[in-house]
This record gives sequence, structure tokens and C-alpha cells, in this order.
Amino acid sequence: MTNMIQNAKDQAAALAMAAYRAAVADGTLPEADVKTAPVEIPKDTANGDFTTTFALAASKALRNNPRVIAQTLLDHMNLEGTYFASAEIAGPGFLNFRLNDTWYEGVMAAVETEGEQYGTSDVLKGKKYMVEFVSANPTGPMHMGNARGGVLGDTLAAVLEANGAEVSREFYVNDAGNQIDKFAHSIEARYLQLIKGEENVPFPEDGYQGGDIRDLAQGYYALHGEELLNVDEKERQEKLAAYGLSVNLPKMKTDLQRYKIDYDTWFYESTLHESGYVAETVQMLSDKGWTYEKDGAVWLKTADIMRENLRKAGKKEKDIEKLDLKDDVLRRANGFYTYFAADIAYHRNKFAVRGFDKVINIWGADHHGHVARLKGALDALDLNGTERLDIVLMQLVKLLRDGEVVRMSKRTGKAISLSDLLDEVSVDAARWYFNAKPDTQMEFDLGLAVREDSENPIYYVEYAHARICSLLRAMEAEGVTVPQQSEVEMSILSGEQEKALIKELSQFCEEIKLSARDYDPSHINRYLQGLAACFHRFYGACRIKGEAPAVMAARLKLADDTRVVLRNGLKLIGVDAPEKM
RNA sequence: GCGCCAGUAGCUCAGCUGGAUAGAGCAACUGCCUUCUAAGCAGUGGGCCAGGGGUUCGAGUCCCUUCUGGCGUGCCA
Repeated sequence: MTNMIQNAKDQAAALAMAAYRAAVADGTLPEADVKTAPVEIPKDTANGDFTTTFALAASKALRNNPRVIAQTLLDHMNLEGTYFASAEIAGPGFLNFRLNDTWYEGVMAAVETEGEQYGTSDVLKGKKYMVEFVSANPTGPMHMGNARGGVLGDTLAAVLEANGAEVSREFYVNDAGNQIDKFAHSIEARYLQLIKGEENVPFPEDGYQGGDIRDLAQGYYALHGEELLNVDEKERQEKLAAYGLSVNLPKMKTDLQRYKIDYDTWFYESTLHESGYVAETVQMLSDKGWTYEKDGAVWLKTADIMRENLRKAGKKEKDIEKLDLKDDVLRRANGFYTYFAADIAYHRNKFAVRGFDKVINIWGADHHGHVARLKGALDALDLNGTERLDIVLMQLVKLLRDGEVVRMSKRTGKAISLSDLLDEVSVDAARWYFNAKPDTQMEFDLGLAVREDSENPIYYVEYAHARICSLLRAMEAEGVTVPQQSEVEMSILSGEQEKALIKELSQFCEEIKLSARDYDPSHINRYLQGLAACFHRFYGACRIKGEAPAVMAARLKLADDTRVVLRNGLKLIGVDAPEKM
């Protein structure tokens, strides 16, 4: 909960503002409308630990040279009792602050007292979030895109939790609609082929070709024989589809569990249809005047809704016209509801029935055409989808093996499934790699992920953790244990690498916040690499074993703090923190 | 055609609300293990931030435009 970076920023801003106020009071600077002092962290520590651009930003309003303003602020500033040892003017008018030991001690004390909680915040406290992810069709094995979405969704949920939100992980089971029909027809054909011979039963043109469908038919046949041969076609298809789902769904669950992914809820699309909730939702839209009938189908006035939203967002009329907005069918002429209608009902359920404040869906980028329409439909239901529903679009994964593309089409039957991947690559490696920025296309190289060398960043991070654990064991063998922070003499930790490491520890809090803000948990990966690098540098520069007791104690404490933060970070992204390597 | 996303070192990518000389890893090259894990460290080289305009004290970042790549634009899901 303690965020020393934020504390220092706040304090630097307060100091600058107080100085400005003082300068106004004694007439050195004119009164102007300046409310806050922006504080940043310079890239180069030669420019201080924190800096304010107040003088640059306010130079126009104060009608003064930035350097003069900065000097005036400095003259009116008192650093006593603050986190800062000094402040100085640099460049065009930056005011650079340098941290003192009080601040560094604050960071280490926070790690000690907060332990496993270190790095978390409560900025989202009291908020109910849902993250819906993977939601793969239960008609066949999951592919690489599902693996990426699974890791991303799970880690995003963890990151939101780390910011204090109450988070529910959900899998939407598409156990209704066309693809289930196709699934049923496909199994049926394979089943009948088993009995009558392959050449005597045609396979549906658009059926699922994969071997898994044959396995399902075989499985059913093994259990129930020819029982379904002479029953009504509809009953046969229903039973076979139900059987197929009863095999596939548990398999999906266990496959996802291999990735350390556990859901709070598996939500079945069929329940929305059976309870009449889909029909009710469409009726609500009709009652509000958002639908019309044409060619025997019920249509949603998507174009009108979206036009309205775009106008509100300030889009120009002529640009809206160019979009060629179209309406969508909710209920087909044959009486069946479309996937879109069910999806609207599903999301209405998320907000209106289950009361989530915020819902995040992880979708493949190929669904992006659906985003604005769904949000718009929820707006039409007065559920404010534009604000409360966030959709993270994830680019597809290109699977490579030693530089060559591995195809993963579901139809060819040669797909590499999500569980196949784990036979080649460790869970930790998969979780590490798939936890990447969602909107970039990703190449996943099977050759690289299994390499146990420096080309593989996961080992670099894990190695840092194992190295610290090993150090702690070695010290313990000599009877030296990690001291309390109160026993540490901060003045000892004054080396470049030691200070850099402590600052890096403080950065963890920021990264957790950024991950949640951007819906991009890969901030954590990059952070951990940086932290590991800081530790390795520290380790190379500062000996622990054999030093004077006070030095040994201080550095050992710092190493142990690093261990805690590495472990917290790895835990957040679902990767093990090994104690030995 | 229209829309969404992307284009930064040889490769994979960072770059937070515009800030100081654009960073990291890998790859290449040079050093460092009789002392806590060399799966490591230190160092060197490598860039018209896709191109062109604009906004301003200041642009990789904001606006316009062109080019390139991916995806979308179903009574599919």
C-alpha cells in the first residue's frame, strides 16, 4: 500500500507549489492560474531522482524566463524534514530533486512490513470487476490464441485484484446456436459412418473435419452402441451434442488448469435461451423502439444507435456517413436468435443481474467489428456499455519453430492445441511469453521458449531469485540471518548499484498501477527483467559474505527485499519463483 | 472503398499524462570465475523513431496526409 514513488512525487509537487505561493506572497512572482506542479522521473539520474517542470510549464503564465522562475522557487524552498537532500536548477529550467536516506529507508521498510502485499494498492477498492476470457467454442480443442487470451485474462484479473478490485473470472460457454448444430451434425455423421460404413454416409460440407469429432463418435459408440441408429434425428443430434460437450468441457477445464487458470464461473449460453432471457432482452429493445421487422426477421437499429454515439463522441457528420453503418439481425426469419442477440442478453445479465461495475472481455482481434455494436446495444438498454464494458482486442499468435511458421488452422486437423504446447514448453515459459502486450502481433518461437540460456528472459529473472535464495542459505549456514530494517544502517547502502536497486524496488507499485490502467500486465514482465538486472549488478558490485557485520546486514536485507519483490511479481503473472536452479 | 490496430537498432520490443543526449534484451565484438550460483557482470559498435507537412519554448509521443503490414466490414460465432 505504501508507494514511495507517489509519496516523493506528491511531496516534490507540494514543495514547488508552496515555494510558488511563498514567492507570490512576497511579490517575487506574479499571481497566475497554476494549480499543480508536474513531477517526473528523469531518465538520467545525473538529472536528479525527481524533477519538476513547473518553471517550464508556467513560464508563459508567469511571463518570466523558466530559469528565473526555477531560481525563485529554490529561494523559497525548505527541504528540511522531506525526502530530499537537495534541489538544483538544470537545463532550460528543470528543478531537480535528489533523494535522501529517509526515502530509501521508507522503501525498504514498506517491503518489510507489507511482505506479500507489497506493491498492491487500493485504487480499485470496492469495485466489482468481471474479466471474461478465452470463451472458446466447446466444439473442438483450444488453439494458441486461446492460450494467449487465457494467460492474458488471468493475469489481468490478478493485476486488477492487486489494485484492490473484487474480480470474477468467467468463461462463456457457447453451447447453443449454429456452431453447436454443426458440431451435432458432424458427430452424427461420424457416428452413422461407424455403423453403416464411411462411404455410405455423407459428411456435412461445412462440418468439423478434425479427428476429435471421430473420437467423440467412437466414444459414444463404445458406451451406447447403436442405440441412436433408429431414433429421431433431432434426438440423436441432441444426445450426441450433449455427449460431445460433456467430454470437451471438462477437458477444456483441465487444459486451462494446466496453465494455472481457474475460473469463478462457467456461464452457459443455453441458460439464456432456455430461461427466455434472450427473448426478453430483444423485447426490451423493441419496447424502447430500437427494433423493426424486415423479411421476417427482427432487426436492431444498430446504425441509428452507433450514429448517435459517434455524434456524442464529436465525430463529424460527413465521416459518420462514410462509415456505411448497418443494422443487425437479432432474430432470424426461422425464429432462432442470433449470436449477437444472445451476446446482448449475456452482457445485460452481467450488468443488470449480477451488478458488475466494469466488465472486461478479452477478444481476438478478428472480432473487433463487434465491439461498437455490442456497446451500442447496451447503451440502447440504458446500461451504458460505452463506459462500463471494455474490450481488449488481442492479436493472433504466430507459432514458430526455429524461425519457421507452424500452421495452426483448426480445420486442417494439424492444429497445435493449447495442451500440446505444454508438452513442449513449460507452463512458466508459456505464461511468461503469452503475457505480452495485447495489441501487438506475437511470434511465439517454440525453439526459443525451451532454451535454457540467456536468450530466454524468464531464466534471467528466475536466476536472480534463485541466486538470492542461495545466498540466504549460505549466510544462514554461517549463522547470519536477515536483520530487521530498524537495525539497518542506511548510510551503508550508498553505492550507485544499491541506490538503483532500492529505487527499482519502489517502482513495483507503479508498474502494478500501470498494468491495470493499460490492461496490459506485460509491464510486470519488463519490470521483473529490470529488477533482476539491478540485482545482478548489485550482486556483482557489492559483496556480502565476509564483509563487516553492519555492511553484511544492510546488504543482506536489501537482497532479501529484492527476493520478496521478485517473488511477488512472478506470482502475479503466475510464474514460479524457484529457490534453486 | 470504409473502419480498427500496428510501423522505433540486424531481431524481439520499452518509451507513463508532450520534456534534458531515444532505451533494454538478444545477436556481434572485447574483457572478468583459487572469494556469496559465470543461467552472471563490465565495456564497444549499431538509429533521417516508415515518409512528408503542421501545432509550440520543446514532438517518437498531439493534429493532417501519404506509404507498408495485419484484421474486419454475414439472417457465422
